Amino acid sequence: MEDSHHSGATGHAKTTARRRKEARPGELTAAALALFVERGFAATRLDDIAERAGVSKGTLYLYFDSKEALFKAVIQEGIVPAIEAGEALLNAFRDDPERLLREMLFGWWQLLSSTPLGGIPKLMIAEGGNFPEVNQFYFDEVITRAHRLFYAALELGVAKGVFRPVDIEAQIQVILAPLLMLAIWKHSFACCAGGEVAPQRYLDATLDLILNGLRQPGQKENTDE
Amino acid sequence: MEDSHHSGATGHAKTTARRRKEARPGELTAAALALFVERGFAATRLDDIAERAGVSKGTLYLYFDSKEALFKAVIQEGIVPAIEAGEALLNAFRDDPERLLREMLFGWWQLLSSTPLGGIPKLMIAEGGNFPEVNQFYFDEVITRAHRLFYAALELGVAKGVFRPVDIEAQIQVILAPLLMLAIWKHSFACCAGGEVAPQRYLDATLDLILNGLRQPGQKENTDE
Amino acid sequence: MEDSHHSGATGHAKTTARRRKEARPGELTAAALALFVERGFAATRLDDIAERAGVSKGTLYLYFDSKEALFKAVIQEGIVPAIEAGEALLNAFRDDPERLLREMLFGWWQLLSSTPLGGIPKLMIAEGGNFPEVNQFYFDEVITRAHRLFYAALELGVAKGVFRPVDIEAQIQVILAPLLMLAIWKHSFACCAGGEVAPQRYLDATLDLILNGLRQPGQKENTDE
Amino acid sequence: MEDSHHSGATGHAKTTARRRKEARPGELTAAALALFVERGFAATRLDDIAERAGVSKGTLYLYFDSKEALFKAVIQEGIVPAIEAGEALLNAFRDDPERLLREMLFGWWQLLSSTPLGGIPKLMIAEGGNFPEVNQFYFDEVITRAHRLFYAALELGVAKGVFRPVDIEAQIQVILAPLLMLAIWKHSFACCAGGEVAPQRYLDATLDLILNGLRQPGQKENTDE
DNA sequence: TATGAATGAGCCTTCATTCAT
DNA sequence: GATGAATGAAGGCTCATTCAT
Repeated sequence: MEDSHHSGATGHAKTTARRRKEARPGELTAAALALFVERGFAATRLDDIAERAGVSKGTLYLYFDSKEALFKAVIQEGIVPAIEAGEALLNAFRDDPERLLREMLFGWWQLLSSTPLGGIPKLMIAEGGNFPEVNQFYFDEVITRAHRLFYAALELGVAKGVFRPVDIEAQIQVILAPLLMLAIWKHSFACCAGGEVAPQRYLDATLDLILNGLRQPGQKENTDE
Repeated sequence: MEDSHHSGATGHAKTTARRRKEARPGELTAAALALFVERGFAATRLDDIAERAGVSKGTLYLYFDSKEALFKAVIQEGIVPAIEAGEALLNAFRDDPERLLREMLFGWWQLLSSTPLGGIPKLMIAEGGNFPEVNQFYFDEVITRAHRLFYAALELGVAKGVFRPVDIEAQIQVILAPLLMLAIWKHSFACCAGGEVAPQRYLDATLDLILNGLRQPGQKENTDE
Repeated sequence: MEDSHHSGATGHAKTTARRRKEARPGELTAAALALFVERGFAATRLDDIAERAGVSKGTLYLYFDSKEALFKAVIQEGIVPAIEAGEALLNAFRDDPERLLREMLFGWWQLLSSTPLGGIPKLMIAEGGNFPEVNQFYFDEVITRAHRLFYAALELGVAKGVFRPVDIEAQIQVILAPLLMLAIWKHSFACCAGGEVAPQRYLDATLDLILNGLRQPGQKENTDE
Repeated sequence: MEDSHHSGATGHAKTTARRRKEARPGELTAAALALFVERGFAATRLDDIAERAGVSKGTLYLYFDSKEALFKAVIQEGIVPAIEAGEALLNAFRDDPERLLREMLFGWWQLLSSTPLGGIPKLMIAEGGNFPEVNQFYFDEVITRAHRLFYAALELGVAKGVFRPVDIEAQIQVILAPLLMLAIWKHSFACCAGGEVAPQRYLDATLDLILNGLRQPGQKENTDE
């Protein structure tokens, strides 16, 4: 871009090279994420990551200091944007708590179901213990922030009388569990499962249980979907 | 040293030795379970397992053919008895489905919370992918059987009109997720957590949500606990 | 030894095994010394050391934590005994300083010429800079102690009027240089040399120069050798 | 950037560029010499040499075929001029052998003490064994020629009756040793030394010992310095 | 000419596994 | 049965070398 007025070929080549170099770290963490999720940190060889990313083993060390640094980058670069995107949802449905909760769960379900980021919960559960620093980071920057998000949604619903007066703090974890398990399941037992429940049906069941479980007895079911 | 006396205690010593010998495999799998759960399969060294069990590394090979065989034994010997015990509960509360469900969840919660077996879900999630054979075994002998158990309970409740007519197959997984997550949490992020929800309170919230979520609108809350 | 009264075969076997195990570190450092001297630290592969010692590469790690630890052991275990032996010479010839100096130089020459320890000066010169800790140790425990030894000898000679009143501190280093160079030469250019001066002849020349260079002009040459 | 102006300074820039280009190999070998001496050949990375020389790593390969070729150049380009300069001294003091020897030792001492070339002896000692070709070159072109030089000086002194009739061939090495050791010391243990003897004092002691050691008993001390 | 991203062979180190005692 | 010394294959990491720009 910057030297595009100078010489067509050179400019393009430089741009291509630069684009490639700038994209490299992302390609490497993507390959690493997939393999870490599939096999675990220790059982994944750097050769495999390199091969999947289409580079040589040495190239990994041009971008990351060590295998552990690569692990950290996989987590940090992968998950924070997702959380930030999630936080943007809160203000859109302030006046309809049930709709808000439904949207949050649905949006999160999409993220976990259809992007590679869905593997991160499994990865953190499996390997976090060996990386206390990353574990703490994940707890502070992902788990805690996600909890705050849902806390606001539930609190709003209870304040408006849409939800029963429940133990919000505890219910958050209960509510999140089914979707977390779905993401985990997808990367662990999904391969074994024969006639498994389809994700969409599982999501419906989850929303059904949660919304019925929270709803104030007198309230009518919200069927605007 | 202990049987260096040429007489007298020999009988007792033999008994002790035999008892010890027979208990060995269990001591070894117990040590292995703890370390596999804490660090993962690949990151756990046989030296560490041996040290924790109070034997030498070579001794492990007297009882298990390989590290992988030890892993299989850890899973198989640990979990099947638990499932079998669980299956015994079903007949005790046939006439009170809500009570039955509550007892099943509570019994399971006790198992996961207070025994080392609580680490097995995390372990299978983390490492199962690398051991297809064990994974299949776990799926067939633990997950499927557990699902059947809860299927019967929910079906009973729906048939009796105590529970709403829900998608039973899907609801089973939804219902089990919170307790599974509790067990997983205990072995992953528990160390990071500051003011976390106490397990008992978490269990209450889980039962609250599930039973309210399933209950037939007209039914009164069952408070016989 | 300790159980030799118990059973001949077992006792012998155990003794053999133990002797081997106890001798191992020495065998390993000997092999390492030879190769470090010949090729330098960095250019010596652990495989080569292991092969020369007749063990596998992994065995090295049963006795030394790292390649660097092996280097330290090579220096420390090899040189200190030699220094201590040297210090024993001082008292034997207190009354004849010229003889004392001659014996010290001769004894040292023998050590450097006919044992593998002769390679240590070259090794320290070549690699010490990369191991400050070892370098300091060598300086304190070898160089400084050796200097003290020769200082005493020269001081004695000057006090008795056998030697000229020279700058003792400086002369020590000058006097030691020829023998050090001999040891170094043997492990560096000796291979290239065609008609080189024989070590014995080189020693004679050294003693000739040093003793004539130090002798009080009036003194007669000491020819009691 | 520096020649971005389309006119005027082009001539000067070219000259600068050319001068720089011609000086490049020398800058590179200078950087390499310093690092090889400090860390050894194997432990010195080409990145470090390039950085010290202010060029990129790839540039090294524009001037030298390999790391080993760079090593050869370091030795060959560095030392031969020094020897040639030394050979010029011989004819200046033919009539005063003691003065000649003193001047040769002093000139050499200056070379070793105050220029980077002083590191070459250490470097050859440490690494020569791994480069037989360079070793042979150094032996033939440096050591042998230096010996011839000193041989002539001693022979002259003995012939004139200024020096005792010593074993000239052997004495050469003895005489050179102290100065060689000084150069070596400077690049190995100098960092550890606390109250070390100053180089000048060391040189004085060396000349003192050597000249007194060689002098014909009847001759008076030459004090014209 | 100069750069620096990319490569891949090689080495240190670990650890599951074996076996003599 | 139990031990622990020994093994050697495998993986993380380095760095000399190449080459497209």
